[in-house]
Formats: sequence, structure tokens, C-alpha cells
Amino acid sequence: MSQKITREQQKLQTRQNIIDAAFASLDATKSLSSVSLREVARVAGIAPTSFYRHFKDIDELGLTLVDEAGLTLRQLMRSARRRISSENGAISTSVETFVEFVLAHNNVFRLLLREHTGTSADFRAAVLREIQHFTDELTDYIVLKEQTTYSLAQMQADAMVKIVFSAGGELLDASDVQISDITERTKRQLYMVHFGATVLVNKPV
Amino acid sequence: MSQKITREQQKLQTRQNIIDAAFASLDATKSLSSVSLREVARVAGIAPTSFYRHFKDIDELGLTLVDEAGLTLRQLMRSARRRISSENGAISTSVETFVEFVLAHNNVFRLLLREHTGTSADFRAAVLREIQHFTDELTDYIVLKEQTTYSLAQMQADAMVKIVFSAGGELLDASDVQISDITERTKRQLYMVHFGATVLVNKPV
DNA sequence: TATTTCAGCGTACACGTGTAAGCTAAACAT
DNA sequence: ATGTTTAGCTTACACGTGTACGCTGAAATA
Repeated sequence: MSQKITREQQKLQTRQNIIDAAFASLDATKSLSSVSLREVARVAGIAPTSFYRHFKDIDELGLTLVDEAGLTLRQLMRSARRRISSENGAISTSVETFVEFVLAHNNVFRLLLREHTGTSADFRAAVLREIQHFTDELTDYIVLKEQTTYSLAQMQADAMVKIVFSAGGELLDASDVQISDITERTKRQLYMVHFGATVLVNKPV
Repeated sequence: MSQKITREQQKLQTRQNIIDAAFASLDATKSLSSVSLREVARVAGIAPTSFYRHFKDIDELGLTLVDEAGLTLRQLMRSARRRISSENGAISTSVETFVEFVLAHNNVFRLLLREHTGTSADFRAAVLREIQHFTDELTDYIVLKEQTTYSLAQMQADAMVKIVFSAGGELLDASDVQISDITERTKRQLYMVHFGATVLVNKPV
């Protein structure tokens, strides 16, 4: 018995095609604002004007992509936490998970990194929200695991995220040999922050 | 006695006009790749086609702007170092100097930050070079002032620059009340890295 | 003074862009 | 069975873009 494709299902499918097409168009040389409605439509296999049946304008598509990217980011967080429970250290495991994520989903991470400093205030705000979620979760984790104050944990998490995300940016242009260097360096830098934070707990400045 | 304007001087003047026009066009909503030759020419007061008398293409202008921005960055470094010699701490003074710089030259800093993750590999590389200079100078300073190894000083400097530059990005969108928050937080985060680094010297991981 | 050089100009072209207007056909509701 | 809704289409328009081409007038040089 062949499935009956309802109109609604078809529309949802096309919408997903547009999103996929947009992500496919987002290589190293394209930003959200430089991706054109016409190109996306071409890749998605629809007429340019049909785009408007699904999104109000190109910016709405952009925000949707940022949301999807944020979702992927939270999956990363979950997957890292699952791995931490094993024998290796939390920092080491987290960094390795993050590196794998960036390399596997480099288009997604590039999107976040680029729009974080991009030309659209809306996109910047959207990315900032996602990063903030990420930082908040890390803060909670630190508060849970370490003996520290909340505000100190916040600063520690913020510093760590900044270091890790910056390293992620380096990964995007890195050669194979550089990747392990960056990974090791980042781990050490997080150790610095970690140790420094415990010092600050006892001896506040 | 009125000055005689040679042809060469005039050309240099026009070239500077183009550069100034480009910087003026670079507000929060423009990246190097979205600045158009025609707009720059319009602001500089020349015909679009005259642009080619001074630059091979728009990318050459972009690289020139990055170079100028890097120059400004090095001025910042010098000015910070001059101030450190006074009574306040090096970290505190440096962060304050940096914050002042970002607020005063926000167009310049935005250019660096944006192109650091931008769509042009050439621009990314150019910005990376400037940041690397910055990090190298900081590394030398740390090696000079602290008892540490060179590679550890490198990591420390790298982490500090990452934190400070990320904070600089936040400053660009920050309100007045947020600015001092960011400043204080950044100082504390640098203290973390600093203390953590000294811990790592004695107890290597 | 006569000649060469060249910064700047105006015109023109092909191209990609967003999007408005109206049509078609198929999936719906009645 | 009949009427309504709507996803997707084709056509069309105005606009900004990079840049090729040839001209002009003044500065530089001989």
C-alpha cells in the first residue's frame, strides 16, 4: 500500500529541502548574508519566488539555521557529558569531544562563529543566545562538581567557552598535524583556568 | 609662499582618501567583502573607475585596511606597556587600555574581529598574522617578567589574547553599564589564567 | 617649447539580486 | 460533484555590482 502524501507533508518536506540547501550552500566562502534566495531556491529545486511560501524573507531562514545550529551544539554538550563519566578527565574528554564536533560539523560551527561577529545584529544576538545556553550549562556543571561560588563558576565557564570557541575557529583552517597541537594546547589552557579558579576561591582578589 | 602640489603628492592624497572612505563605510553592518568599490569611490569623491589607478582590485584595498588596523593594534600594545610601569597591576592596566582602545577605535577592532572569521581566506590569514604578532609580544613580556618556560608562556599569552579579544567583541554591542562588568570579568579571567599558569610551572600535567 | 605620461572621467555592458503580479493544477473541504 | 485554497510556476522590473574602453587635461620631462 503506497503512502498518501498529504499537502502538509509535502510542504514540510520542501521547507526541509530549503534548509538543507542553505546549509549545503554555506561553505567556507559564504556567510548567511551572502547566501542568496535565488541560489538556495536553485539548490532546493524550487522557483525563487516559491521561497516566500515558506519564509517571510531570507533573514527568517537565517534565524532558523542558527536555531538548528544551536540544537546541534546542545547535542554536543550531552554527548560530552555522557563520555565524561568514564575514566578520563572531564577537561580532556570535553575538549576531544568538541574537536570531533567541529571537524564533523564544520559547516555548522563555522556558521555560529561567523555570525557571532557578523554584520546582522539579529544574527549576532541569536548566536549569542546559543553560546549563552552553552555557557550556562557549563556553569551549572562546575557549580555541581567543584567547591566554588556561582559567580566565580560563571567567570570560569565564560573563560573556558571563549578559549574553546576560539580554538574551534583555528581548527576550521588547520591542517591535520595542527589539529592535535591545538587540542593539546587547549586542554592545557583549560587546566590553567581551572587551577587559577580554585586559587581565586581561596584567595579572592 | 604657497606649496606646490606635485602629481605624486596628489596621488598619495587620493589614495589616503580612498582608505579613509573605506574605514568610514565600515560601520556595524558592513564587512570588507560587502563594501563596494562604487560606494568607496563615491565617498572618496572619485569616479568608480579611477579606483583602479590606486588598487589592483577591492581585495588589495582590504588587505591594506587590515595592515592599518594591525598598526593601530601595535600602538595599543606600546601604549599599554608605557602605562604598566606605574603603580597598578599589569593585568588591570592592560585590560583597561584595551577596553579604551576598542571603544575609541571600534571600527578598527570590528574590522579585525569580523575578518578573523570572515569569508575570505586571505583576509583571515592577514588578521591572524596581526593577532600572532600581538600574542608574540605578550609572550616575550611574560617570559621576561615571570619565571616560566617559553612554551608555557606561549599558551598563557594565547589564552589571554583569546579571552581579551572575545571580550572586545562583546564590548562592541555593549551598553554603558555592561562595559564595566565586562572589564572586571575580563580582569578576573586573566588572573585565573595567570595563577593557573604559575601552578602549571611547578606541577606540570 | 614640444612631447610624453597618467590620474580621473563618462559611457556602456552583462550579470545577479530581491520581489511584485498573476496563472495553474492539485489537494482539500463541503 | 463542486467550490476553495494554496504550493509552485513564469514573467517582468528596477537596482547595484565589477570592470572594459576610450577620452581629456594637466603635470612632468626633454
